[in-house]
Amino acid sequence: MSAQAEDTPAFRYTAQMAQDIELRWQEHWAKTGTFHAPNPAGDLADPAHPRSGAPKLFVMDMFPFPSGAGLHVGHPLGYIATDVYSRFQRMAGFNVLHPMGFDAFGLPAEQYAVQTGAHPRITTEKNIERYKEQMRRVGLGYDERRSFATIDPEYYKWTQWIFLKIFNSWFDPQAGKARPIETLIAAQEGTPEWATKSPAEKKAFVDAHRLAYISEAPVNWCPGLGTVLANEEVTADGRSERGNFPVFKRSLKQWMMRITAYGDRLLADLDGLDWPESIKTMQRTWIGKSTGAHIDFGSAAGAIRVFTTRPDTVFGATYLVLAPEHTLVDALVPAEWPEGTHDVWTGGHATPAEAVASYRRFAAAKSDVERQADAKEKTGVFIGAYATNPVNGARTPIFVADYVLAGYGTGAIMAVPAQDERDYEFAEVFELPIIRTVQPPAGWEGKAFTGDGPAVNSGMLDGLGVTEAKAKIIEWLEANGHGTGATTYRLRDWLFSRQRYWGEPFPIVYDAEGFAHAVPESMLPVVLPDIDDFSPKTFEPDDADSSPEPPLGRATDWITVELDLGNGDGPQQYRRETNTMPNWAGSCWYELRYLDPHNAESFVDPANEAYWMGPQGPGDPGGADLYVGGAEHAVLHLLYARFWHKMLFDLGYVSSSEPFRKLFNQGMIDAYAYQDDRGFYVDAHEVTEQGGKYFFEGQEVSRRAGKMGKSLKNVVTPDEMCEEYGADTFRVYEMAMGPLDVSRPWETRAVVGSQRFLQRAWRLIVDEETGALRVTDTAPDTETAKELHKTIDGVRGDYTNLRFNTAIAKMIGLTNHLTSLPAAPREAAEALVLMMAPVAPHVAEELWSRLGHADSLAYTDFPAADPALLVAETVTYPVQVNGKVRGRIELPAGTPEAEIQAAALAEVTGSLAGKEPKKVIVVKGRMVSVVV
RNA sequence: GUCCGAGUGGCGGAAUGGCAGACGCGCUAGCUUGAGGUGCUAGUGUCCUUUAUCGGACGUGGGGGUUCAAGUCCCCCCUCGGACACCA
Repeated sequence: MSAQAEDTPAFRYTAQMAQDIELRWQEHWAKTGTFHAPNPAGDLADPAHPRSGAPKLFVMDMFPFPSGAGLHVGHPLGYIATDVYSRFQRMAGFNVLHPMGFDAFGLPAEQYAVQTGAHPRITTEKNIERYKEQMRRVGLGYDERRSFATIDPEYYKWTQWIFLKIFNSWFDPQAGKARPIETLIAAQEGTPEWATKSPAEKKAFVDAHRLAYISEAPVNWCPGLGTVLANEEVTADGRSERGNFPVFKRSLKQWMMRITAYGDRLLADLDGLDWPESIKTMQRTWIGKSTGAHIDFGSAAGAIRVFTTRPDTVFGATYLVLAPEHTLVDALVPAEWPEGTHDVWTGGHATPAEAVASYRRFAAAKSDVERQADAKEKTGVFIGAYATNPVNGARTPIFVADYVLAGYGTGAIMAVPAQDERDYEFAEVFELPIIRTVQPPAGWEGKAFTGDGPAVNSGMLDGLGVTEAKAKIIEWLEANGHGTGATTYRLRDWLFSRQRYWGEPFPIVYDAEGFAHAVPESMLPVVLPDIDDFSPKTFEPDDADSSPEPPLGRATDWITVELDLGNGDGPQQYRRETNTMPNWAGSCWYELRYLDPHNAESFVDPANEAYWMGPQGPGDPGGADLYVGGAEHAVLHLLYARFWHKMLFDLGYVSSSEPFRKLFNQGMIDAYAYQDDRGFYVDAHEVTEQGGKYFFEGQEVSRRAGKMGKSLKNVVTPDEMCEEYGADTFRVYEMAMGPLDVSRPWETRAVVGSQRFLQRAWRLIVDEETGALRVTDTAPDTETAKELHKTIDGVRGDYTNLRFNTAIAKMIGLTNHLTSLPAAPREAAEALVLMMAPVAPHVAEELWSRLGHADSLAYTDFPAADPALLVAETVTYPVQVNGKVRGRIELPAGTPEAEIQAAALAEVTGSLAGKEPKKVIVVKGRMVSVVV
């Protein structure tokens, strides 16, 4: 374990040597600001910079939440990839912006603070420092001037500023975009209705149209934690992810964001993005656009409006289903069962009211999990009332059933069992009629038929295909006042407030009447007050009737303020909003702040935004050129950030209509974990392998793959890797493991392969014994030159397309070739060093300087392949007979096809065994195939 | 259940429809060392044949198909991973 053995050559590239080189170059990069990227405007403009005015490239990672445990080797995979890409593109001539920041508000920091009693800012800032050290040690070349954390008041000042812009805007359905709220007021003034409204009514009207608005909404209330939770913080069985406490649906007054107004654009604009198809699909599903119609069925309690995507099947609607919570149910329920009510419809209850009450209790008692598990068995009950089908006057029984959800569409459906599987199942249970309105193909033996076909039993629609029938019936419904074409979304407005301490305060105050007012921009930021007790008030975990009390509610000095809002009211007493923003808020716009991080006048200078993120041509939405991160943010963060960006775009603050032009999901690094025969995890570092079995302290243990983490005792840190192998080896290993988008297991013992590669490359250039240069100044021989240029060509392409694993394989191939020579030609060695620089920047810089170059290679041109050396002089043609290779011929590159064919046939005469070739296929430059 | 994605040596993984297994780990043998867990060289898909060469057959989850030619394209099935979960 001690230092190197005495016989290790003094100038071998060992871990110690790597350490020395790496720390030295990290210092150099930091001192000279190597990775500073010049802006077109503002304090970061630098016309003297070598890339000033060059084509730009904005490369970013999903910024981390800095946890107390620090980074393990799985975290930096994406960071290394963007760093390699950035370094490559910088050498290829681009002005590359590669920044890193920290997402630092949020529940984990608050929870940790609650446990330890330390202020979350203290622990969070300490964690950020630790992350920064680790990142620097791995050699990640960020423009450190542009780093920030979402908890910095200078940052969240602008988060609050953007919130105010959203608050002070409405969505103009005519224009299809957000506009300042004044335009709404201006449009209303002069209308007769407006004149009759009181000031309070006017205010309420305006407030109801804002893009950020307050409404009463059902939320996940967790008494055990004392806070509401986001959907993603609640497990499938309705408990909190942290602490495993029960979570209840509670209706509470909350801030909402009108993301539904953007549903259409968020959906349509996905087409223009260079994103993984799987992520686009997930967003499309989440938005869940359905087009169809609203149809009104007449009833004793007025029209029952249903939503359907199949208005063409309305003649086959044999019953209606309302969600148990539907507001019309109580008004519809009669005192007695109607004459002749089918027994299976009543659930055995004496009156409809009893049946409905009983069914509601049954449905409410079901957990989400049970509800899902029971999805196959349809339940429900007849409510004793009938509705009238508007197209044929048919008397249609009304049911309540939990397979219809209150929150989607109108909470009511027309059931068409012949064309809908769920309705069919329900109809079977309740013995309801099934009327085909689409003719299934001949021989159809299934139940519900959901495909296309001619309409039948449908009066005016008979004979039409589904699409035409839909159009015709919608026209009819609209003409006769029985319904309209309609589009619905699964997407809900975004619940935007949390009862937490550790988040951005809202820049909102309330007046004595309870109206919300924006805090003037000049008073931003509204700083989060330092309080002693920042823990939320918690309750008995199952106390569903308790109510959340935001921690800021206890900051009594802070809550009550006297302000002059500048609205003509003069100084008044106000009450501050005590909820805070969700932890997604800070990440909704951070990409923009990187562009102009110190700007005190604006969240980003339009000139800087246009340069780094503006559209690059017609049809281009603009945005960051590469955004790398995990797929777990597929919907939430990426949808929220797109939403905010579009609002900023509508209001004219940014020129790009999308925040991230290209998205790439990196895979995860799993790690093996080992369990003893009691099932306890043992320290993976201490496990040894023998003959395919694994042992810990002499006992056999079992191996399984899992996430890297404390509980599995299998954490490997970049710090360990840097110490044992060096940062360059670590980087090369992570990039060589496999394609970036694939998950793979970490294997420390395989890291040595990457170290050997760097050692061999080093040895090509530096004499291990003396430290002298070993390269020769003679020109490379033809074979070496060809090998070199083939490698350059391949490596360039691989780097450009994020195929780092194959780029490294090609460089190893070249290194191995050069190793076989008595001495490496300088020309080849220098090109190799430059090609290695993106993945192994420290050792490359060191070798570059030993090769006699005074400056960092960060801005040196990446080698370019000579096309003349890429073409082969001779081609080896494999000759196949009936698909099997039977011989090879070597021919000059330009040989005409006829000659190739002749040579090939001569080569395989033996295999032909005298048979006459039926067909000979010559693929020029590739192969010859003979068929007999 | 539905929708995506993926199945290639002992392992991670390479292969514009054109010589499957690049590169790396591991393993084997040798060199180096007083010794050795980070050095070097060579070999390494399986099976058959051969003193050795040479050679042959088989081989990309399974089964069909298209093609002169399939890991790659098409159809069916199996397994694993992910997402969604009665969305009318």
